[in-house]
Amino acid sequence: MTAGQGRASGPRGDAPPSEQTPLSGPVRLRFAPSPTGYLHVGGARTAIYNDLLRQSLGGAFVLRIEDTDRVRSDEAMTRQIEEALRWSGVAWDEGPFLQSERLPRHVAAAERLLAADRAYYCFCTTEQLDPLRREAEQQGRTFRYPRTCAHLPAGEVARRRAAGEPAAVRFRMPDAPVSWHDLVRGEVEFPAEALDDFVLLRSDGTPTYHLSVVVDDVEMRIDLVLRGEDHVSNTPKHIRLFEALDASLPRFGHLPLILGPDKRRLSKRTGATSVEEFRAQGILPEAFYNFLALLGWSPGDGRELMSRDELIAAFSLDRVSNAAAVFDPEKLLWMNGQYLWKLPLPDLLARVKPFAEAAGLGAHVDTPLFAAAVGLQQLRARTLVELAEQLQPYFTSELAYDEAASRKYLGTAGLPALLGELAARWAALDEWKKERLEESLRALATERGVKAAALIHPVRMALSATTAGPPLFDLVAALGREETAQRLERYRRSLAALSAQ
RNA sequence: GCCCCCAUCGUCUAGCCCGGUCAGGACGCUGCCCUUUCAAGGCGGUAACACGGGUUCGAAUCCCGUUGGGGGUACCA
Repeated sequence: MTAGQGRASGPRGDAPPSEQTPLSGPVRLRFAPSPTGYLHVGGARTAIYNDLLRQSLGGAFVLRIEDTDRVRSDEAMTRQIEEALRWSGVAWDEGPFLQSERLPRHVAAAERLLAADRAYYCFCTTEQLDPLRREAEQQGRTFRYPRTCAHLPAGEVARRRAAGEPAAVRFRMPDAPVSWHDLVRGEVEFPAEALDDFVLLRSDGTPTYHLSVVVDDVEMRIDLVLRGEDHVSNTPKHIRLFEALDASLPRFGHLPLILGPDKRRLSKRTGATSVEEFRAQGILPEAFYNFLALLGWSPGDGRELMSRDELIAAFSLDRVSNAAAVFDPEKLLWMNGQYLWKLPLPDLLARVKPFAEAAGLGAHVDTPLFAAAVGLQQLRARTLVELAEQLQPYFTSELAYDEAASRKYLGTAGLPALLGELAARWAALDEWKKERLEESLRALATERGVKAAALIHPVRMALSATTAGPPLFDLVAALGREETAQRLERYRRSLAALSAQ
């Protein structure tokens, strides 16, 4: 390639010189997922970065569903995506627009290009092209469409079309390298040899992705395209199309991909990959947003726990990494815990509610015990699902005690009797308050010459069937007089039975 | 195969552009403290510049190569 970069035979001059100017607003940007099921974390992060930019620079965020070529554009899937975005905290200003509904405009654009001779009919079939492709590969060359139909006489084209011969429409790719200043990766250039006369309209008349995106971006006056790295190699095509359509070029930025723990492209095989799944796991949206914002970007000052507003204030594309990042679910869990622990109780109650209902605790959700239990377990759960699970013992008296632990407790002589005595004293308390409960238990321990802990642990087992949990007297206070008495009695019998064996 | 890109603790990363602090922070793992347990919290520890050549008084930082990884290579999006 000798042409030297820059200037070239591009019909309207070349891509603008690399603008080093920092991004300033307002911007019109878009997020354009294809409705292939659920919103992927990679897509979610792209949406979040667009959201961050839109919020910090002003302008508009356009949501467009790229549903061309979908067997049927499933409305449910579109709703799914909207819902996932809304949950994530991504705010869009316009849309969602369905690309499938804009097909006529795409076709019209192709016709304009045809009329301007920037595109041409191609009668070659896939069957004809495939062997050439393989041959090129074997010879170590990049395959390019040989332009068999690029210069057919107008008469022949008209005749063959009139005869009903199927024809695709191909873009006449200018024979020059394409370069642009990518907002995240800097100067990018593709040699002319790597560029092909790609298809605009399939032989069935439907537009391809490339045509649709560019036409839509033009008509929606998008001036900033921020998308995944998998689109880098499409960008030269798009740039040429913008030019051929006499449209001004948007700025482009390409985000590195998100990898799974196996360092390969994130897949369902290695864990959750969709926004839906994280939501169902009891991940908090603000933690999710925060975490994803930090996957491939950092403010540079060591901050990690950041609200959306803080992220908006600190975000800039030039600090986005250009290396792929591995998604670490462990760290997400940690971050989620950080958010969960700081939630005000009423807020947390509202959020666990659906999870508690799913866990079969629907009947208790509005009780004082429920609120108390959530408060006691808050610091002990990292997700809403964990929290809901931990609530279970508060509402079931049919606890399954840990036998090994129980045997250990029996090392304290006369433990069943001691528990009986404790139950009696507690039952006689005038005030069911943790301070009174604790005094009473400690007094009993002192009188009988045992350590308080020798009583505390069995009581915890009696009340919650677990060896771990919130401070005991908080637990007793929350459970209430009646429930505590019943559980102590039940455990006392169970212990007595165990020691009799 | 070919084109493009990437490379700092196991992971996310700061530092790189403008060569010169024990290569800093976070997750994880781990020790201690706190404590009736478990968490949370506090104080420590563990662990990285992929490799090889240059350039330089001096390289994680600049250049070349190798290796490894990723993306693309469609009448998919």
